[in-house]
Amino acid sequence: MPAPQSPNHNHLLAALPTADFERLAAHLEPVELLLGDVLYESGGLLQHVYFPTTAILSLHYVMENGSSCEIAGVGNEGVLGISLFMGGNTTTSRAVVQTGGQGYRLKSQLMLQEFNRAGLMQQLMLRYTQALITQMSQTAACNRHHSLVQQLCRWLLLTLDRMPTNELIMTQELVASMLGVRREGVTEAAGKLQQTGVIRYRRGHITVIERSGLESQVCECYAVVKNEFARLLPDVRHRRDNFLQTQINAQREAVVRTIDRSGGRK
Amino acid sequence: MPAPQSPNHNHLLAALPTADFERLAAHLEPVELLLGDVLYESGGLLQHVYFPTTAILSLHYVMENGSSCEIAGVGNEGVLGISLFMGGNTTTSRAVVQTGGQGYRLKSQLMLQEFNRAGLMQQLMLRYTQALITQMSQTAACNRHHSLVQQLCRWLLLTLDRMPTNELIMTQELVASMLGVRREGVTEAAGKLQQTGVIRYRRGHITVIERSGLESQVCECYAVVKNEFARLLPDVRHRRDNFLQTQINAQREAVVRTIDRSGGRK
DNA sequence: CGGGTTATGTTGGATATCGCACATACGCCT
DNA sequence: AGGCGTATGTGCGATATCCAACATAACCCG
Repeated sequence: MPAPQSPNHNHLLAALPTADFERLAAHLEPVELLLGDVLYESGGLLQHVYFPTTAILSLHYVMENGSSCEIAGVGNEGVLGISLFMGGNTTTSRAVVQTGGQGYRLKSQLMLQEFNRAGLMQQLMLRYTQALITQMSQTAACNRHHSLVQQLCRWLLLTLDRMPTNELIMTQELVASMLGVRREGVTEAAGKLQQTGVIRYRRGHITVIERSGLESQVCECYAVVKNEFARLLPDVRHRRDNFLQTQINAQREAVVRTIDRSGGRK
Repeated sequence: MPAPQSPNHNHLLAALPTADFERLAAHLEPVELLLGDVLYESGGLLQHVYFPTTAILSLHYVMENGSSCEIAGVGNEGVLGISLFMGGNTTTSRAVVQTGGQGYRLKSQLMLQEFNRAGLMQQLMLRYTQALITQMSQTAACNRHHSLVQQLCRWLLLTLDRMPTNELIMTQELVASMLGVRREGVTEAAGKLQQTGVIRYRRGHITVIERSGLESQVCECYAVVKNEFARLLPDVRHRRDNFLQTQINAQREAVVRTIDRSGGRK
């Protein structure tokens, strides 16, 4: 098992003020999330919330007849388990690991406590929820009006943005269940993308070769979602860097203080 | 213009504790909402939040190519404008009046203040948001997997539940834009329902004759949404009645007190 | 009561996806 | 290296929805 990533690799955790973060840090439990793991079952109680770092999670809705589709994805830009603090403590959807990797989890009760402090954590969670709502409604509209190829492009781009590499470990069968279409449909759509050199794939692997090729075919839905995330959580990535810098500075400062306590203003 | 309904006709307002409600009451502005009115434009700032009493509102997403579909509906069980306190102060969707009627609105700033008191209002709003999320994700899944007739049944039932009568003022063209399908498709689906005696319609009017006929054809999505609302906001309607009762009792009490101040414990 | 606007009905052909059945071949595993 | 499980490729017909164009008729309004 690879060494766990820093919690700061999750944008929301990274965006917390140092004080808030440190209160939680001891309770953040690193977890290895394996492809296919089911984190929440529809209707079940939420024991933890999950902050992915390298893993990607997927909210699924499974219908009575067995067919399913993805409602939204969650990567290191977000958190799984918002319904905890929204009120119900259960979801009507299933959460599965779409791309294996790592993350941190936090016991529900602690998360609730933190949320109820009404500090930046609450604000972040609400903003993130708003962004998630955008993603869901865009998915609803996209399901209605756009072609399979367009939707595949959208899904690939959204997933790619959450990945460090350009290679997805993913069968076409799985992609089909995400998009809520037949496997053969994905085969056909992926075939088109491969023929034009945009992607390349082999059993269980999809590699994006030419990102611009996806961008030129994708429907507006991708950009809408991206923009809304950028608008609502604009400086999150930025803050993370600041936070890391703050840690480093704190260490430096500790040193500096012992040497130079005359407050030369930086 | 008919006399405005009591604010208590909106379930969320009715569910507020008396103290909270009275703080807001003076600022609740009754509004007449006409079919087709656009309350929010995509990307615009939210000046007010709306609490429908008899009106029904609809969140629409309009795509670049002009086609559109409904993301969620809002009747007297809910409120329009959650993105105000979720963080962005704008939405990516358009809000239109789907059924003319009345409601109350509240200036954004006041709503924010109330929300930030972190009292029951906040809890109610978050729970309602969670229910709305369920509605949206269910719509996404339904768009993917269910037939037009099923979707029409779902939409009719959800709308009917928000209406005092069983007659919708609604052209098929409008229904089509809600469901995000062609008008001809609605004509065909509505024709089937009419042939089996479930509904009857004439220019711009749809009357539901046999509700059970809709329920027998509708997909699971309707029940899921209804159940989730019932689970998350179970006693809202109840509380409203309690609240009304409280008002009445308060008046009685005021009288009683002057007569009988010896506390005969009822 | 008549004219014009607009909602609804109907048709025919194009297209996309579905559902099923089966062929192929990749790659993991022993 | 060989074999098997399984991911992928392909070919049908069936179905649902789409698209465009037009016919009909209900209702509103003067």
